[in-house]
Order: sequence, then structure tokens, then C-alpha cells
Amino acid sequence: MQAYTAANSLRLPTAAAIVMKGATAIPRQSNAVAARPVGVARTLGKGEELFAEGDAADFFYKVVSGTVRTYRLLNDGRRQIDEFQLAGDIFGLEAGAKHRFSADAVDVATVVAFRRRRFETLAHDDPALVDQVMSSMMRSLERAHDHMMLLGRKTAQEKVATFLLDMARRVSNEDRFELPMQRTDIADHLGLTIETVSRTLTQFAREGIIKLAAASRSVVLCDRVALQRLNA
Amino acid sequence: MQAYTAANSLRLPTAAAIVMKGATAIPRQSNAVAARPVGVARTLGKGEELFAEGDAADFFYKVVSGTVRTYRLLNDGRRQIDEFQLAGDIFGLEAGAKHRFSADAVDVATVVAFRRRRFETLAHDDPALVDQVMSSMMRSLERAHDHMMLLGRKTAQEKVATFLLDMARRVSNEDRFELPMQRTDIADHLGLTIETVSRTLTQFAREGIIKLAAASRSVVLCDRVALQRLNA
DNA sequence: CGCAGAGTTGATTATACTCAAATCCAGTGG
DNA sequence: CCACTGGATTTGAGTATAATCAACTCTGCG
Repeated sequence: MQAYTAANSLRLPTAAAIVMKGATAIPRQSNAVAARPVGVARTLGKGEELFAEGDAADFFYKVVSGTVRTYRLLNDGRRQIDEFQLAGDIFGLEAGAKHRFSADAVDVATVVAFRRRRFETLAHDDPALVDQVMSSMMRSLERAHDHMMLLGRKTAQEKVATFLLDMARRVSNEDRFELPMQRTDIADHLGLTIETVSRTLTQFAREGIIKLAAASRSVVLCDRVALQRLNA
Repeated sequence: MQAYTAANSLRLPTAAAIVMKGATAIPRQSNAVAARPVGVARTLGKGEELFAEGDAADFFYKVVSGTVRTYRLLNDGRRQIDEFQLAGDIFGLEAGAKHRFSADAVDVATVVAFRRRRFETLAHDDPALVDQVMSSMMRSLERAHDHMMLLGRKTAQEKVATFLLDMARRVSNEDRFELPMQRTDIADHLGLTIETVSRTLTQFAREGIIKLAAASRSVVLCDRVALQRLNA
């Protein structure tokens, strides 16, 4: 709802077009948004909600910095985190009028809101762009399919291995990186409990596959081959 | 590959536009395809493959009759069925040049193949249509998110209950219906084993929540409230 | 009738969960 | 600088859910 008022103050004539172009041509670390200040950036505090399931979906978002989690809840509080949205990622586009999931900040994060427009209009303004929007959509679908495979058929070890490789690729593409989220979030993303995530990580560390720093948020991948093998 | 040669013989100038319109306006049981014979219908035998992961994605498909399963495999054979495609469902649209999953017929099924076109062209021909394509895409994404919740956080009972309600709605919207697929398929869709699926169904039957016919493929939902409660 | 594939049922086990406690760490304030 | 606090994480012990292994039954069909 705060998200809402903030978003309502935006005026963005071709915002969607710009963000989409940036997103498709240069998937991450795109500076299209920074180069053309088309929307008001909003900074979220740790855990602050951007929108909730059921809110009107008049806006969609692009992460500028930090990490946002998109998730669903069951009525008894069980949570499934669909995706972690990192810098450059676009999320919150909906088929209907309402958001189908909630979104909040894993830690301090900055996002830009874009007014949702009819794609019809978009298509008229820039037909080539529509291809890009579709591609973005379909990549998201692909990731969803990957994740269904993980959730439905992989073991705890395989889930964690896949997760580590994926995060390494997304946050830095190096062997050493910082996990932006805590164990609870990882657990709710992988369909595990926090204890199982912790145990699996410690086990990997004992086996020399990874190194965990004292703070436990920084990870070094020592044996990508072993992880890849578990990645199945 | 057989799918491939068959598909190559098609000539469909505005096929995509037509199927898409039908799909969005009348999601299922649409007769848009029947009304305008734009593509060659292909009938698949039980278990026959339409395309496999990695095949060129020059075509996408719409189910005319029967059921098609779309799935992925891990290298050791574990399978995750993403979706069961029923009459009227569209599947096989990809972001890239290749199919990201395999598709084969659960039982005898008929599909129509449509040549993939650049959405740019589509947008030029019929801008309003683009909205519909996007909507179709996003609904698919929504279902994927629902299913991630199911796979990651629901118990076996909840999974089966959700599945039964969903299938009832999709195949007939009545309390009595036939499951088009066998236990193995249900298991691979819900992230369970065949034994657990069987046991859960028997348990529901013992509790009077459902009735199973001798053939075990026909189901009667006796207590939707109980199922809905498990649906969480 | 016999066969094969599908489905069910039973016994046992393993993986991951639950409950519980200990430890670690960052931040705070004396 | 150091003790204290609360949240996050790890570790441990025991358990439960669903998996595994195996046998048996049912159904449809030649």
C-alpha cells in the first residue's frame, strides 16, 4: 500500500519500452534505467513489502540494487519463494488486474516502478519491443520449469548444489560470492527446512566442495565439478 | 523427429493469429481451429513423442483432443511433468530456438501444429492480438507458480487433493470424471511416487472423500469441502 | 485362460523434518 | 574495550512422512 502511493506519483510515458529494451538486450547490470531516469526509484528497508498477493497490479518493477523475493503463502504460513530478483531483474507483470504473489525486500533494496500499459499500445509504439517482452516472459517460464524439476524431483543435496551454482552465476559469476539472503529464504526457495539447508552446506564444506566464511553469508565454490555432478 | 517432418509440411499464413484468438477468448473447448482448418492435424499414438528437449522449436501446438504431457528429465531418468495439456491448451512456445522440454501423448491424442512467427510480425498484423498472447503466457506462468507452491510446500495428501480438484475443473467441471493419465504420470507431476499416489487415493476413498471405480481411472468427488480444506 | 501392464497393499527404511539446545555474530551500550 | 543481547545459524537426537523393495491383485485383451 505504501508501494502503491509511491508508485501512483510516477509519470512514465515510454517507461515500459525503455526498461524492456534494457532488460532484453543486456539482461543484468543494464544501465538503461540509470541512463534515462524515467521513474522514481524507491528504496525498501529490510523486509519491507513492495506489494502483496491480491494488490492491484498497476505497476511492475525492476530491481536497481539489492534483492527482492517474490513468494506465495499458504493460509497456515508455509511460504514458497518463487524467485529472488536481483539487480536488473524485472518482476510483477501480471495477466490479470491483481498481483498473484507478494514481493518484499530481502535486505535494503532499490526498485523502479513502471506503469503497466496495454501491450497493444506498446506494440503500436514499438513492434520490435514486443518480441523482447515475450522473450523476457518466456525466460521466466523456463526458470519456473527448471525450478519445478528441482522442487519435485531433486534431493536436498542436489537442490543446494543447483542453488549455489545458480547464485554464483547471477551475483558475480565468480567462485567467491555473498549470498544476499538468509537460510530461511533459501529453505523456502528450495522446499526444504532451514536445518536441512544448514546441514547440507556444512556437509559440502566438510567435503571441501565449498568454503563458508565465519559470517556464513560468503561462499567460495572450491569444486564446481562436484557441484555440477549434483546439479544432475 | 517424426513430429518434425510432419510439421514441416504445414503451410499456415495466419495460423498463429487464429489459434491465439481462439485460445484467449475461449480458453478451452475452443473450436476456432476446427472452424478454420489452418493446419494439418496430427494424431499421436499412446506414448508417441511430439518433440523432445533440444529439438528446434519452429512450431508450437494446440491440443484438439486427448492429453499431452510436457516434461523434463534428469540424466538418470527422473521425470517432472510440468503440465498436462488438455483439449484447447496451447504449448511449445519458446523464447529460444529450441524446446526446453519434451512432449508426448498420454494416450491417443490429436494436435495441430502452428508455425512459430516473430511476434513483431504478429504485432503488425494484429496489435490487439499481442495482448492475448501475453495473457496466455502469463496464465501459464501463474500455473507454474501454483505448481511450485504445491511441489515445494504441500504434503502428499494436499498434493493429491489439489490435483483432483484441478483435474475435475479442467476435464468436466463435474464431480464425476475420468483421469486421462495413469498413476506414474500423476506421481511425476506431483513429485511423489506411484505408491504414495495410490495409497493417498485409497485413503481418500476409505474416508468417503472420493469414490474410485474398478478401472481406477474414473473418480467421483464426494466431499469437495474436505478436498478444498486440503487444498490449503 | 493366461498374460502383461497397471494398480494396490504390505513391510521396512531413509531422507528430511521436528523439536531442542548450543554457538556464533553483529550491534549496542556501559 | 568488553560484556550483553537478540537474531541467525549450527548441531544433536529422535521421529514421521514418503520412498523403496517386494508381493500380490485386478483388468483388459488376445
